[in-house]
Amino acid sequence: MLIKYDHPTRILLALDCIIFGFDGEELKLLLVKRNIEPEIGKWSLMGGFLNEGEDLEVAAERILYERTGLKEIYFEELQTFGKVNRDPVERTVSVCLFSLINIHAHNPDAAKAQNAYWINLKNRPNLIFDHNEMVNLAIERLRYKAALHPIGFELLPEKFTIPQLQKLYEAIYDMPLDRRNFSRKILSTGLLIDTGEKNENSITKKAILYRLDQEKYQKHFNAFLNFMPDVSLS
Amino acid sequence: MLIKYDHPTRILLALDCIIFGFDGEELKLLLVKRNIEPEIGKWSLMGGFLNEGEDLEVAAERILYERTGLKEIYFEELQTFGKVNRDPVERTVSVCLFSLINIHAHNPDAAKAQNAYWINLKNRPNLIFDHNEMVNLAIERLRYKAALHPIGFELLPEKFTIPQLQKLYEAIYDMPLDRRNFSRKILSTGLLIDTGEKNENSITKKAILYRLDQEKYQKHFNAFLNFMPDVSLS
DNA sequence: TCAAAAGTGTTCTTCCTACACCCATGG
DNA sequence: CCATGGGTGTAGGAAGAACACTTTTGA
Repeated sequence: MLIKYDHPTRILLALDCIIFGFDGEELKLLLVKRNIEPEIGKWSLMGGFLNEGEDLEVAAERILYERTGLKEIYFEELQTFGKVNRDPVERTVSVCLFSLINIHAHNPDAAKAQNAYWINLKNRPNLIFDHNEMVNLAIERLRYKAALHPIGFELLPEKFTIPQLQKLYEAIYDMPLDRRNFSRKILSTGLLIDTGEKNENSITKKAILYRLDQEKYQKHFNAFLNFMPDVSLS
Repeated sequence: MLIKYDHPTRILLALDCIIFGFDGEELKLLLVKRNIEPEIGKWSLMGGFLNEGEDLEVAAERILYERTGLKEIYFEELQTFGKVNRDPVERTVSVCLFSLINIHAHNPDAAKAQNAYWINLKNRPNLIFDHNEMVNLAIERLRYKAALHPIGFELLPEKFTIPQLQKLYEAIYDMPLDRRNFSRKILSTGLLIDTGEKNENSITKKAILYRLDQEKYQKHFNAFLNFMPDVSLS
């Protein structure tokens, strides 16, 4: 590459990750209490910079791996944020990632080493830069996608019960759902396989543990499944 | 800004625009036959670079305006493309825009001055770099969004008939639709206002000209309206 | 045996789909 | 008066919403 484009602006490119988890009761975000400048001591999303000679998508996978210790997790691009002064240190354009992980597969020691914590979505602290805006957009996206696509499973352990799944949806939309209709709707997708096991943790009646039919999941991912009744999204 | 981030990589940031139009029969793309290097003589999307001191969104609006002569047109971010060698001249990350315009509001002289042409989507030429990939993704997005949101109107003139709208949807999904059901579905949204006028161009019975209820359009934009029967997207 | 959670069935209503007839226009 | 395209109505079926009872379990 000898000749370059005759344009003066070259910019630092960051990737910021919105990482959702679900503990069985509440939606959570993996946030970091910064021990580096700028904004030391404040809360922010986890992120990193795009490297020389690194594909953007590879960088996304690398950073998510560095931050969670997990590979092959669900993520998609949320949006690219590029306000001039969004980062006071220098101009930085941030490709923002939207990611869902099984909170129990995540190593809590690795998180501590990075000063990262799972924070309840509902009482999250104020974040630096434009990270609040990113999180708000991510919540919107989560609500949007989960209503139409079987995306919620990404937040659950491999084996899960229908009541767990329902609690997840109730947390996402912050509304109660009818057990009977929810159960029927989910089962009618044919995406769940009865493992034959029961949830031994339960105090009362043990619920059936299901796992996802991976093949059908891939195939039907883009079908509109209408998981939610009457969702009209802000 | 005295101290910068201790990271070596600063990158050129491009914006590439996928601009859809509809001539009443076919979906079209605004493409440019390049008269500059690299890849002179080949077809590409229209684009530009992000400037120093310019917000990303402002750059998007600027470039769309430079390329179409139109302001306040519908656009959204499609995706950011960042493969290392996607541009042979130098590493360039491209924020790809997805835009819908009223083809008749577009100035054909301005287009010619830029060597730009409206090309039928179905027999579009091969494009440079990763632009084919961008277009394919944009078609997918168009089909996705138009099935759920009242986005199609952006491609039509201010006043339009229901048969025109139906032809648009048939072009987007490349499938015939039932006139009666389509009409009922569209009218039931309450988004159309009867202008009292009729389409004088028609040879036979003159169709009613409608216009969009802008207020309802804004308010209901994010409601899922289920415009399409049985759409399961790729 | 009781409380708490899980599983399942039915009815009503709504919405979607398939389909046919009539009207307006210009040649 | 006829061919072409536009407007509208209806009956049947599928899916969603509202709702209640039974089962399992451990205390």
